[in-house]
Amino acid sequence: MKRTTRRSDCPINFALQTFGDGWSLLVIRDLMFTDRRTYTDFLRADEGIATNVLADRLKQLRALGLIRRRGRGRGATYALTEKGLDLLPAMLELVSWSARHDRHTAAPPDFVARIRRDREAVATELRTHLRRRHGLDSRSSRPGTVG
Amino acid sequence: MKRTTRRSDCPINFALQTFGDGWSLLVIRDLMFTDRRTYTDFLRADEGIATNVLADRLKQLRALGLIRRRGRGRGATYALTEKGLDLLPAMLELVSWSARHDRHTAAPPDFVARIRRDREAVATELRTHLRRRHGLDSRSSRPGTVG
DNA sequence: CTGTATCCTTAGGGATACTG
DNA sequence: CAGTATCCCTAAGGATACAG
Repeated sequence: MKRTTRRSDCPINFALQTFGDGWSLLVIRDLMFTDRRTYTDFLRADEGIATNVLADRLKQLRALGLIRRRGRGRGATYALTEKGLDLLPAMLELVSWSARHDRHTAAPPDFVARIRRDREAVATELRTHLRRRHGLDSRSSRPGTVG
Repeated sequence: MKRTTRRSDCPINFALQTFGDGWSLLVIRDLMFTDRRTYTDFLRADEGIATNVLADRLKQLRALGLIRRRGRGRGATYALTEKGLDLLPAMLELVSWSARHDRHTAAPPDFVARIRRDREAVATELRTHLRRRHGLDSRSSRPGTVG
């Protein structure tokens, strides 16, 4: 896929050109559904992303405004921006779809069931939670400990 | 991305390995939101997919059970399967996200507004409509005319 | 019109060594 | 630990000609 030139103004195409590769959404996933926040955290994920690829995606996603970095060098952490967090509903739908169509999926059945039963509530609740954890909430004075 | 070997059992990863390339979702989009149903229809889409790539994706998507083909050779048409149609909620969320974050988006503002305001109803309504159009509804005896 | 086939170029990305 | 840099190779995919 050519990522340099915009292929069309279709919203689906925009999404694809923004994160339509094999790796970007995995970083988003890590930030959204796990406690992984650092470079090596991401490297440790099951899919086994290569160091150069990870560095490249982190750079891209930052440039696109989906994530942001706190600090530099040792101890640097990544967090979702509002724009990145806005992908939550889409991510939940993807999880739901995969859980339905992949019999080997590792998605927690009760979580999937909740998404299906009470999608709106789950999204709202998770969103609030993530806003706090990623320092997007005015009420949280500091990024806080990851627990 | 290595599409041959499964990288992990994560549902997001499953989605990526199923249609996480730059072109597959555009075919799904065409079937879902436009009247494009034939090989040349897809070729005419704005993004300008190459013939070999299109043929490859059609093959893949059929093998994965997301779409199916009616007829052969001249006049062959493609349609969504249940599995493909199940992507509708995710697609709507992607449209919504892109419309919010891409100022050049071609998504109809009133459509986007409706998705945001009444997501559930839009999905249900569109789903019913698409089931008929793609011959997935028992009530429709024949695929029917497109128009 | 619906594809295949071929050619050829480039981007993606694995492995690994290296730097601040 | 958080990246860069390099090497090298393969797969993705444009262009185009061809086939059923």
